[in-house]
Amino acid sequence: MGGSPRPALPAARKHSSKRDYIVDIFRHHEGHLSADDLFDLVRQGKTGIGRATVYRTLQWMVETGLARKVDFGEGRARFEASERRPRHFHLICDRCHRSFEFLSSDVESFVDEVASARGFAPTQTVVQVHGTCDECQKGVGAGATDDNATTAFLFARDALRMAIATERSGLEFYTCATRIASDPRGRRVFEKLAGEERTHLATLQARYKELIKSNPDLESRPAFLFFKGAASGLFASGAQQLTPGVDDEQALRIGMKCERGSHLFFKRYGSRFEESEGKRIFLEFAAEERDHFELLVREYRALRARRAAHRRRTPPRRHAVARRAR
Amino acid sequence: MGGSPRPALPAARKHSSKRDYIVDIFRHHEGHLSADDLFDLVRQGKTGIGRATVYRTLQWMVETGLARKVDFGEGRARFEASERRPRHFHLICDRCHRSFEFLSSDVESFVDEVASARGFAPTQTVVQVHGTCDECQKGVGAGATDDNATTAFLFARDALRMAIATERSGLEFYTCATRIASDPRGRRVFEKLAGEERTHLATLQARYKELIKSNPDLESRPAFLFFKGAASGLFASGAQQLTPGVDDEQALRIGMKCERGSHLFFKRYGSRFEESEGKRIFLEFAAEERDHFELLVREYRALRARRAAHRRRTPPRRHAVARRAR
DNA sequence: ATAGATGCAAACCCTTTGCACATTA
DNA sequence: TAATGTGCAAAGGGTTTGCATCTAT
Repeated sequence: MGGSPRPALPAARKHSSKRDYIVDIFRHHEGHLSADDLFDLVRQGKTGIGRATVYRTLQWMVETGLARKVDFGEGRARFEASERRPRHFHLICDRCHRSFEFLSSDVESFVDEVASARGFAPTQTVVQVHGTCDECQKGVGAGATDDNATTAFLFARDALRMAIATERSGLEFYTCATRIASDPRGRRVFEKLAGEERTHLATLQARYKELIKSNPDLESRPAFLFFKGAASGLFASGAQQLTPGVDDEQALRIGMKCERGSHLFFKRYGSRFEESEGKRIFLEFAAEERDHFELLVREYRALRARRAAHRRRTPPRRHAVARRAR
Repeated sequence: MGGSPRPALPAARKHSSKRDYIVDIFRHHEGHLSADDLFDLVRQGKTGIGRATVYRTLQWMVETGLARKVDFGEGRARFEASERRPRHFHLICDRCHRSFEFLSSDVESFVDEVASARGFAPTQTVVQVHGTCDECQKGVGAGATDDNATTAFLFARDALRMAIATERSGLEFYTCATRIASDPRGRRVFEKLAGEERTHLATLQARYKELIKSNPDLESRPAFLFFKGAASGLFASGAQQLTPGVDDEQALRIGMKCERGSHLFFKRYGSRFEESEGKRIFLEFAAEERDHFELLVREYRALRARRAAHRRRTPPRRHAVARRAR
């Protein structure tokens, strides 16, 4: 969040030092500023910038995507910087007027469903939960300002947590699969993957630790990302399916399904976020899961080939069992 | 939606014919009115009512729950009557400025989850999907006004559809259970329940037919209620669990789980709605499911008792199998 | 009689605009 | 210089408020 290497401001027809100045102030201020808040901030420094210019600049920032306009129903607009911060939803305390951000894949997928049922092309989704925040309920007057300053970090933290949980789940799955595998070659594959999961897990945990070290109070913060149908559940249910009767081929298939689901999940949501650490974590993890998936596919094919070869050496039988209809 | 028997207006400190008049106009107008829209309507009739009074009355209606204030980001508030209309969410076309209503249990349960994770006490949830509506995408300029006039009917329609789907699912479950039941007495229970489901199904379908008859274009309207995790899925998965190996006791248990889940679902969401036909459908259905549940419980207990009695007549064994730890 | 409701117009607040002037390409 | 950006103040729109005047209890 430091000096920010200015990612080439979207083209205005002409340059303007005043606009640059306003944008700079805005970009370095996390939280939800109203036009007047920003005007005040701008006035504190360089003088001679009019209110109208602030309004016009805000408008321009929204058009070019540098800012997002939010309306908390206060009768005036607020603006939030959009760089490096994923789109998100808000919990809004109507008593102390602070807001808390969160993000959810479930809501997004739900919105997709509703919109497509109506042939509606959504551009933006607003989710606001109004109510009373924890502190106001307890009567702790203090409150201070929005603590959304760390949203980018919270996002990274939760992305890592999800990746770690998924990795753990995967590790468990492969450990379990190793135990069940009957064929020594199959066992080796699962052992290898278990090993990989262990390595990745260690990497992710190190990364998590580092993040926490650089930002110690991060750990105690509440959740930002909510993914009810998160990918780690996939492996958990996959592991459940690994009952003693399952053979190597089936185990491979289950593993493939899990890795593929996990890959799709992380990729799909990762690609929706704004450029950020959290996004990177999602996409990197998605790539890893894809690699695992591909490895499993190769092994699966190899196993099938071996079996087919074996079958050729034994009395020929029906090649495939036709699935019962209905 | 007729003459409306006026459900005792929440007490204002003093009566006022003007306020009554404004409220009356508002209540009989479906859709989202701005203060000025309402002022115009009021002015059309009785003259001599000032804009301020309209504002004050709207404020009072919101306070007393007669109206809900909504903000579509137009820079002015809109108001919708809340009687007989469930809280709902909005799809908002930013091109033609119409809005479409929908409702979802998933969002509500999701919001509960997020809020409780933060110790936040929610009072109201705003979900707005902005974008372009079907017609505007196709370039059909017409559009007319909001067609939310029929929301109450759509709500009833979808409630009936859900109830019917659940009933069908239940019927399938009990038919399946009848086939599987080994004990003749158990079979009779399932047959009885299948019969009940058939009867209820017929009732519901008749009700649905009647609704459609009174409002023919209702059938072609898009969905209003979205319940991804709807209760009919319960019975479907219940039926899946009825594999040949399952005995009567297990089947009863599965049935109980389904009926109980279904009951809770319909009751939980039904109780959240405003007074309306749809709400009544939900709650009535919830009651039916509860009855089924209780019948199953009785049968289950009877079966257990019979088995215990039988066991007493045979060499005594361990009464319960201790569950493996972990 | 008295608290509460109303109309009117003025005040408020946030935001946009017109216009003369300053900057930038 | 020609096209844009800017400051100021004024206008705009939605909403609230002060105050004298009604009205219900």
